Amino acid sequence: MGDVARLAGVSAQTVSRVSNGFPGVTEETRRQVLAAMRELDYRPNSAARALRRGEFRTLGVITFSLSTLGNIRTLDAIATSAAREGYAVTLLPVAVPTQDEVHGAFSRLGELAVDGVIVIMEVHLLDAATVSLPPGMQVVVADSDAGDRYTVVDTDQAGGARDAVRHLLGLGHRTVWHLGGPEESFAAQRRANAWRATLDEAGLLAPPLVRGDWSAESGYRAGLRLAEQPDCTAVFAANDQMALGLLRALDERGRKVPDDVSVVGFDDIPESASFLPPLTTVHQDFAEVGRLCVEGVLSKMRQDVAGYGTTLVPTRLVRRRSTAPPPAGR
Amino acid sequence: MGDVARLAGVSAQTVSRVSNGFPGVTEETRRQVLAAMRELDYRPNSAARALRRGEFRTLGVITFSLSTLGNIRTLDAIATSAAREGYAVTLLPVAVPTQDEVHGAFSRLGELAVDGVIVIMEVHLLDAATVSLPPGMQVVVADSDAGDRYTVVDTDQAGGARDAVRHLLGLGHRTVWHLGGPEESFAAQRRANAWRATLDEAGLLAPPLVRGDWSAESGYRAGLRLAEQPDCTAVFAANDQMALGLLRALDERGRKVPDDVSVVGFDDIPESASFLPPLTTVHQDFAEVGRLCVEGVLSKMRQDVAGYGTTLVPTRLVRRRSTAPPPAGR
DNA sequence: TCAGTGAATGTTTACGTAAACATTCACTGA
DNA sequence: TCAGTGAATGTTTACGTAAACATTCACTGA
Repeated sequence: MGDVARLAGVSAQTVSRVSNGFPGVTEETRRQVLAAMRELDYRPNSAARALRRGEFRTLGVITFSLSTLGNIRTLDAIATSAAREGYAVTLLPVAVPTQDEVHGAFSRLGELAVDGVIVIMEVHLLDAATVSLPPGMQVVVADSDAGDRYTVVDTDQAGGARDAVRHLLGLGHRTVWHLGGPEESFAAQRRANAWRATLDEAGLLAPPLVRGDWSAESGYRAGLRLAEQPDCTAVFAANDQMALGLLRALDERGRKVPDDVSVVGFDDIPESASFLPPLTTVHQDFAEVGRLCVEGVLSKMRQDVAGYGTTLVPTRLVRRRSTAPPPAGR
Repeated sequence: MGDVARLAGVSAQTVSRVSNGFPGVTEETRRQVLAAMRELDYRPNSAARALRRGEFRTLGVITFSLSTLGNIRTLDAIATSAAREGYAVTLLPVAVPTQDEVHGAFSRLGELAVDGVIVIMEVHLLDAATVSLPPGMQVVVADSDAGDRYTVVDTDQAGGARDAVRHLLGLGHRTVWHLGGPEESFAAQRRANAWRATLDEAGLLAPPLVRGDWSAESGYRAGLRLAEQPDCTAVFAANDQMALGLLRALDERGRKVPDDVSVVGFDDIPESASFLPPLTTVHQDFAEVGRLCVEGVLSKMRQDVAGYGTTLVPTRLVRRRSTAPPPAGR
C-alpha cells in the first residue's frame, strides 16, 4: 500500500480510501491511485483488513459431508448468495455425524476466520450438544425443526405434502397411500404427519404407512407390496427416488400409471421429468432456502439479534403425467 | 493473548508458544497457560495469525456451480483432506461458465484469504483466459486435460473405458457398441477414444457411435435405437444415468439384459447397484482425486514448484449382473 | 480584507500475533 | 569456585490496514 501511495504521490490513507470506495477523493487523485494499483499489481491484504476491521467477510457452512442432493443445492445457493453480498464461504465438513464431531466443528469455529455460521444438517445432533459459540457468532440452521432454539430456514414440508395429497383427492381418489422416508428423518416425519392430517381433515382414514429409506431400491421393494393392494389407486411418495422405484414395481406388476395408480413424488429432481411416465411431484426451492439462510445470518450479524424462529419456503406442485382420476368404478 | 499471559503469570510470547505447540515450555507453565486460556475462553485471532505468518491455511476451490455428482464428491473429499492437513476450504462459485466469470474468479483470488487454488471444472474455459495469478499462488486442476499448462489430477478415463470394453470382449462379444456423452465433454471424449482404440487393438471395427447428453432420458432415446440393431449384444455407456435409460429401453423392446444384451456403465453411482439388473460399471475414486488435489497444491506451495503434469487415479471395474456372454450362436 | 467553513488529503496509531533477539538462571566441569 | 552452557522465558518489533484525528487550502461572505 505504501508503494502504491508513493507511486501515486499520495498518502497511504488515500490509497485505502480509494481501495474501499470511500467518498471525499478527487476524481483525478482516484484515477492516479487506480493507475498506480494496476501498475504495481496491488491487491489488498485480506488478513490485515480482517484484523483492522474485526470481521472476515466470510460465512462458515457446517455440513455432514455433502450427502443429499438437497444439501448440495442449498450449499450452492448459499455460496452464490454470499458472493453477491461480498462474503466468502468456508466449508466445515463433519465427517461422522456424531455429537462429538458436531461439537468439535462448533468449537473450531472460534479460531476460524468466520463471522457467521449456517448449519445444513438434520438437527438431532444439535440437541444435546453443549455448544459454546464464540461471542457474537450468529447461527442459522437449514432444514430442521429446531425453531425453538435456533433461527431455522426450511422448506414447507407440511404444505408440500398437503398439496400432494389434496391434488390426488381432488382427482377423485378415495384415499391416498404414503410411501414414507426413514423414521429418523425430520423431513420424512413432517411429510408423513401432513399426509395423515390432510386425510383426517377430509374425513378419510389413512391406509397403513409404508416406509422406505429414500433410495430407489427401497421404493421398488415397497412398491411390490403396494401393487398387491387392489384398492390402492393413489400413492404419495416422500421423495422422487422412491417414486422411481415404485413406478418400476408397478410396471412390473402390470399396474398402469396413471390409469390404474396415480403417483406423486417430492423434490422435483431433474430426472423426474424423464421418468416413465413423467412424475407429478412437489418442487422444493433449494435456491431460496440457501438465499434466506444467508440473508438470515447477515441480518442477525448486523443487528446482533439473538432470536430464533422458523422461516418456511413454499413448495410448488408440478403436475406431470403420473397422476389422473382413479379407474372408473372405484 | 495479553490477558491470558497476565492470568497465567507469563509473557505473551509464552502463550503464543503454547498456543502453537512449540517446544521449550515447561510442563507446568504449559498447564497454567492452558488453564488460563480455558478460563478466559481464549481463541487465537486467525486474522492476526495470517497477517503475521503470511499465510491463511486456507485453500480456494473454484467450481462451476456444484453441478455434477463427481464434482460434488471431489469437493467433499477436498474439504475432508484439507481439514486433515489443517487447512480450511473456501468456495469460489462461478455462476455462469464464461471466460469472463472464470477470469473474474481468478482475479478476485488475490484479495481472498487463500494460499492455493483447486479448480474443479471442464477446462475449456481456462484455455484462452489470460489469468493473472497473484505471485506464489499455486493451482491444481481436477478432471481436465490441461496437463501441459497446469498440474492436473484426473480419473484414468481411458483406462476405465478400456477395462469396460475388454471385459465385454473377454465374455465373447464380437464387438462393443458405445453410448457416448456429449461432444463438448473432455471426459466423454476420452472415454470414446479409448473405446475405439481398444477395439482397434483387438482388430475389431467400431460400430457407429451413439451419443447422449449424460441424462437418463437421452440414454433411453439412444437405447430405443440400439434395440433395433439385431447384432448389438454389448453396450458400453459413458455414464450410469444413460445406462439406466438404456436398460429401460431394452426392457421395453423385449431385449433381456444380460441374456440378449450386456451393458456396462461408468461412475458407479450408488443407485447403480439397485438397477434392474444391477449394473456392471467402472468405479471412479472421487475421494482419491480430491485427496490428490489437496496433496498436490500443498506440496507445490511448500516447494514453490511451478511445474505441471497429470496424475491419473485408477478406476476399478465393478462386475454385477448386467453383463454375460453373448447369446449362443452369436 | 480576512475570519470562517468545509472538502481534500495527511499523520498517528492500534488491531493480535509470532519472529528475532535478549535475558535469566540452574547446572556442569575444570 | 566460577566461567561456560543451554533450556526456559521475556522484550521488542513488524506484518498491512483503516479509524481517529490533524492539517492544508480554496472559497465564501460580511
